[in-house]
Amino acid sequence: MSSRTTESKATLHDVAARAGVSIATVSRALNGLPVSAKSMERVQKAAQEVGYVANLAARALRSERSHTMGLVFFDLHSTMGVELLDALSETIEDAGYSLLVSTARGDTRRFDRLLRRLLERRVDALFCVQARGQSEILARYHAAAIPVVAAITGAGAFSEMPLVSPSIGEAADTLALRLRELGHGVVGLVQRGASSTFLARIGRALAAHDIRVESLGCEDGGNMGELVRGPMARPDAPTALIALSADAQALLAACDARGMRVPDEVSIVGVGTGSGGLAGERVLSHLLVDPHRLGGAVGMAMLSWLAGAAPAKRVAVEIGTWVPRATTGRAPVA
Amino acid sequence: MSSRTTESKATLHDVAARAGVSIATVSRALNGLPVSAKSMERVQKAAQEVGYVANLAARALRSERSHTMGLVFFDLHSTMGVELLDALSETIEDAGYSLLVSTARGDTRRFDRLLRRLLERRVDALFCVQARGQSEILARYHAAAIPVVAAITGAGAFSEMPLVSPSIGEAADTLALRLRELGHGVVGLVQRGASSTFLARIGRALAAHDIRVESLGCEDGGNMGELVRGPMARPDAPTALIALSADAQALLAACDARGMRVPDEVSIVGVGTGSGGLAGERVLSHLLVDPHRLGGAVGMAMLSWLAGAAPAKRVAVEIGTWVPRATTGRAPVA
DNA sequence: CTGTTAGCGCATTCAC
DNA sequence: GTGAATGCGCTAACAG
Repeated sequence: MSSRTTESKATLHDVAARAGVSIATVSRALNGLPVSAKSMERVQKAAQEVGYVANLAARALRSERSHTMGLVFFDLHSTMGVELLDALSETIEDAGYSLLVSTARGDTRRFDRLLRRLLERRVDALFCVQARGQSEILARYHAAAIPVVAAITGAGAFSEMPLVSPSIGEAADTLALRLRELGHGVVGLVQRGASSTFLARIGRALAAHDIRVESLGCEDGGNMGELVRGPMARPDAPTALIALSADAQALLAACDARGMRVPDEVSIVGVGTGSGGLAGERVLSHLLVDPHRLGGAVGMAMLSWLAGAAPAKRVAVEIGTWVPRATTGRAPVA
Repeated sequence: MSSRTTESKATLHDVAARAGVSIATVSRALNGLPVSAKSMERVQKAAQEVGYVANLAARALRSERSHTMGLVFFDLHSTMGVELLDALSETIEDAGYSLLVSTARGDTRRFDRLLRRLLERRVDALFCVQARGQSEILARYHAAAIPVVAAITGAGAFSEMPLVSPSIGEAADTLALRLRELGHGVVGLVQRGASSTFLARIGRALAAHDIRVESLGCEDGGNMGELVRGPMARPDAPTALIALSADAQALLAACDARGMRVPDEVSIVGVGTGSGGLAGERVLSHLLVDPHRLGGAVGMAMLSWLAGAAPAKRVAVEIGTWVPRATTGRAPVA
């Protein structure tokens, strides 16, 4: 049976028969290679009628290019994981690639297995997010001339790969500069539990601008109310506080409850993506982090690489933006 | 040239030559089909030496099974997106499948293009998260006998597909029961900005247990301090408050700052995944939501389907757990 | 148990 | 421009 009208799987052969041309002409027409206008038209019509759907597996086998890229997370739950995925997938899909995604869930052995799998799938390129471990499979990728780029972070063997990582350096500098201009000489960095890279970077920017940094680490379970009653009540207390969004939020609530006016008595700055669904972020001054940019940059880096342009060993992508709002103002005069 | 030692791409043929057996025997050995112990050993050794890496594109072409599944998000940023991805990928990878992931970013036309692409990739199965739209491509999947399941939500043409969705019904009932037992007759549901499905479900559970539900909707930017000073100061105020984690957190801070004792004067319950990095969650009573379970269930449903067991039209996966901690106690006597 | 053989669907070379 | 023919790497009959 060779003339099925809408059977599940039609091949180039079926389309060719229907269009009255050769299978080669169909292939050319469907791939944009030069064919006569007449052939083109008949092929497209036939393909439509027969319900032709290209078989990318066959195409990959023949052309030695899978038009597929692999994305492996050492741990999906890491910061910026989703955003990176979102932006990266958009970027490469628009270029005609599909993305095979997988997570090692923090397991090094699993990570290796995944890399192996992607090698079998003949991915055209590989992204590793926060990769670590001594993966000797990396050598296979090298041998097969499959480009590999590390994103966010790359340790062990992966530190040899081109790395595209996020940075909030510029925004942090801007923030420090503004706070300085507003007269803030002492700024508190409120940290809760695990320390944040972002806050650390901001701390350095502040110091570079001659602002004294006071680290206000809450104990686990400690709450913002204590902070406002304790350290902030001292005469030489910071005139501005910087904290991750959720904490800044709580801080604002605590100040409000204690009758401490913001920003008249103290300025508050949140740090984060602003996607937490916290309505208060519209009012909170923010160092806004947009991880989406990172994904785009990572994808672009790979596409240029495939186009022949070898990437830099280290690329920093600025993902921060300073967004002043109502919670920051001039420092109160002592 | 047929004897390359570690050249980038060795084929079954190379391994066969090296092992001194036929290509078919190599295929069998590598796929776990019955071969003599001696053959098995020689093949494995040869494969190792030659650096053989299976070509899944060829395998797929020949066997008509790609061992690949597609996962399409209507919008990746939706609730539980990552968790679902994480758990789903683990489940199906352990079964030997790889996952092609993509996002429509809320664009219906893009969504259709993605489905088309996955059809070309000959995925063995398809997952659609929060799919909507009239996608007539769905018919192609049906015609090709490719199983499709909707996750979380499915509208339009996708409402015809088997749906696996999350539920916190049992946990909500448990919560309501406990609050009742503790003597809470009036409970406040604190909602900020967009309304939460979870809170709505909890509200119904409370009502079903004869608890009066008071909806305390904060305006955008309104903060918890006002809530504590206002509605909560009334004589017939709720004796317990339920809010999404971040809000509950702020609520706790506000109460603390206003000298309102928890849980003596008011009980507080957070609702959420507990993955926000908010240290206070260790102390806050929670209706813990674990979207991870959803992904596992979705993957399992598909695997059983492929194994022959048609899935139910609608499957609800309980993802809630009641975790009592220090912020809930007996209702104060008036 | 093993080897031989025949395609899977497609891109591409080489004649015309 | 077009068609016939070749083979990408592999699995699945089919004989031995």
